[in-house]
Amino acid sequence: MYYVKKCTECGSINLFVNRDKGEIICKDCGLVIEDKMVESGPEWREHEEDSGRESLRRTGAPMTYTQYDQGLGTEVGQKADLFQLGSKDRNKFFRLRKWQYRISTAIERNLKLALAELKRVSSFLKLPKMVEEEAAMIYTQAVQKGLVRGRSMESVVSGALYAACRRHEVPRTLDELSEASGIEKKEIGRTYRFVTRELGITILPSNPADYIARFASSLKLTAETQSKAVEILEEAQHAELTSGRGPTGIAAAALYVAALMHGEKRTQREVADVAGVTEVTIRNRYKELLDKLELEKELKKQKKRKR
DNA sequence: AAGACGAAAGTGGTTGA
DNA sequence: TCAACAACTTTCGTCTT
Repeated sequence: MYYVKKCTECGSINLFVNRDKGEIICKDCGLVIEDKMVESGPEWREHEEDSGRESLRRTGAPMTYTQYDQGLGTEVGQKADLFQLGSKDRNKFFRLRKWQYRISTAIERNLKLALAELKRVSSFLKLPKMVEEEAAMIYTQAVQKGLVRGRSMESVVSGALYAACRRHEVPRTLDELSEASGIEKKEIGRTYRFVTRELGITILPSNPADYIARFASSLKLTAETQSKAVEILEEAQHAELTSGRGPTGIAAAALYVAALMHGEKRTQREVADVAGVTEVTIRNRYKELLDKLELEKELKKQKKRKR
């Protein structure tokens, strides 16, 4: 029970176990196989108060909570410095320290709130701990740089999460983030771009293949179809059909074709819905795929098989 | 009747003068 | 800063299964 020996995604045995965060991650495909190890202790017992074992109740924050005061420990001066200051300077010193104190408590309060929101959204989207941690880091930096000013806390949280997802190659769409956080899509996109630019975070353009697994499972497609879709995706990339296009649209089209070829037909509407694009986009990508890649033969084979 | 297809007009973001 | 532009969406009519 304790160890997963193979990656359920790619079969690799090259796994990375992080006990602190309770995660097992496949180094080859990046899949988070298990991120619930922390939960193995006693469970919540809210409704068993007469059991007499209340002392064992697990309440409050989980064991690994995302830190909110990282790097904020800076104090203005040391006590020893006081003796070397004149009286004017001493006043200045206290003023500065008071000011510094106000700032840092304000930041702390903001962070506490923001990280609570971050956790909420993150658990709603079932994001791995690592991503959550990364998002928390990004948010903390953003606050320290004063980037939240003029923006709502929630939108910056969403932006940080979005960025963290992309960096860990487990992208969620802006729509999903939007649904989870209640922030408008464009707002998230805006703050995301702003924050990553200001913090100098580089983000690789997201790979359509990263979406396949999630889309396929919500469409209840088989593993074969899924790997076929990835195959198609690779060919498409080779044929330069992918650059400049929205990755979700391409992923959706590849899945659609793959499903057709394996006789697991889904309507364009169904695929479009889970991918968060329209049927039209799928049609356009789908047409391009048929044109440039020679998939027509395979499709015809499938049709014959039906008869 | 539902799904697939395609044309046309509209939207929001990027780019380059 | 503004206009041109590409990708994507919305809407709607027509064809196919």
